[in-house]
Amino acid sequence: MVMARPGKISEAVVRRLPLYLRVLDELAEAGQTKLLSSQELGERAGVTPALVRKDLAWFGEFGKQGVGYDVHYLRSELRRILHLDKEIRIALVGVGSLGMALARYHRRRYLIEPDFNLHIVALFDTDPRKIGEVVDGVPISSLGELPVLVDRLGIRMAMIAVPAEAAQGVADRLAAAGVKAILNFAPVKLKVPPGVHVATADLSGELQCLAYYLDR
Amino acid sequence: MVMARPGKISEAVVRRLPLYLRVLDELAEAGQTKLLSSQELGERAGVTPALVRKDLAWFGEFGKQGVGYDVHYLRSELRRILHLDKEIRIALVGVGSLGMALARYHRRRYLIEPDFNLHIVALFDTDPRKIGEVVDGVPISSLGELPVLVDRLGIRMAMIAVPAEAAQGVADRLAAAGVKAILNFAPVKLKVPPGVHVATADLSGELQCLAYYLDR
DNA sequence: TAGATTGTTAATCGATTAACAATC
DNA sequence: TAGATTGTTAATCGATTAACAATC
Repeated sequence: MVMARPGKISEAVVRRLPLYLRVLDELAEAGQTKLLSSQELGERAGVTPALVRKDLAWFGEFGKQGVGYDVHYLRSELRRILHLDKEIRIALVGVGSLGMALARYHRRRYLIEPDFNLHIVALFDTDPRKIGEVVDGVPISSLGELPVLVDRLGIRMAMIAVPAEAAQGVADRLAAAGVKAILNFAPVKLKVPPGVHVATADLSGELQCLAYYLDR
Repeated sequence: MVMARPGKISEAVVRRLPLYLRVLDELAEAGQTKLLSSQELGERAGVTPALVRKDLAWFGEFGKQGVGYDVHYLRSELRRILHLDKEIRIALVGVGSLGMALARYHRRRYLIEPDFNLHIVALFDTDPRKIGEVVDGVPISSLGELPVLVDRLGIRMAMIAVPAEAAQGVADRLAAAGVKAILNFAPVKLKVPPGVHVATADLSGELQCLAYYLDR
């Protein structure tokens, strides 16, 4: 087995791995298919077969020539590569209607799907009326408790679902508390220290892009 | 003024336009800045100045050499290019907790911001208990009413916030009803007829990408 | 073995950056 | 005019595709 050379892998490649993983999840669930060619995987993921092979080759050799990829083996390797083979504990900051929806959705998946390892273990808000309230078994804490809870619960990832004005402040506190990856739903470009990764899910921005394609 | 040559413009370019627009919105709101260089716009949007100029040049000449871009003029031109200068009526299908959050968020922005032209005018769900319920002034309708309401209300865009299994069916019905742009929150790759644009907001996929960057 | 499909290298394509002439 | 900054062309960079030898 060829060793992976991480660090050099481009974001474009990483962004496709969850697509492949979803296809494998579905096939593993269905249980029919044992083997899968890059052709088939590509079709289902919406990617060319050559690109599938090239993407996977960055991380090792997972297929057999003339045969294809073993669904369960490739799935478990992708889960390992994405660090989804172990539980990842997540904090969610901002329990407004969006935050609440995100919390519920992910909590539910975590409880239902046996190996959905994204685990929201803490909720935070600044509204004193919300603090103490329990959502799907998780209490809402004040932001002051962030450092202690990140430490105690082993939180490594966070979602920010607060108003735009508050997002940078929250990001600062998350980074200070040691959170290494942030999914930001506020429409602002966050500045974070090196070593912290941010992805922005800019929902209104997506709508604005789509509007471009409307004629007139 | 040089005429735009639309159709050839890459998605990479279009995806940055909302970033520029947001910067211009903020500056216009603040009211301080009248003129802006590609340098400054780039910094605020997280893009190189050369790329800012190149992106804008696809659509025309909006700046003055030696001077820069007029904030209000460029803003209004970008709004026009993105078709955000006129109201865009949107249907939202699936009023679960995520759908509800999306509806509330966008309704509120539409009511508060004078020229936020993304207007959710109809909500749809299959749950008979929800049908008839009113969310922020918009009633929830049954999916059967989709064609009539799309037509009557002039709906051109839609958001899908239903469970993964139901998403393709909803997309088919939206396309059949004449909706031309779809923002899909379900973790599936939708197939749509030519002329219909789909963007996928795969929130769990984003988290999975982020997980890659966690060490160990 | 013959057929199939991988892993990988080389060719192509497209997007970003650098540079600069045009011009305000 | 001198200084600044655009719009645009050329150079670079990176990502995707095509092709094929390796091999199951």
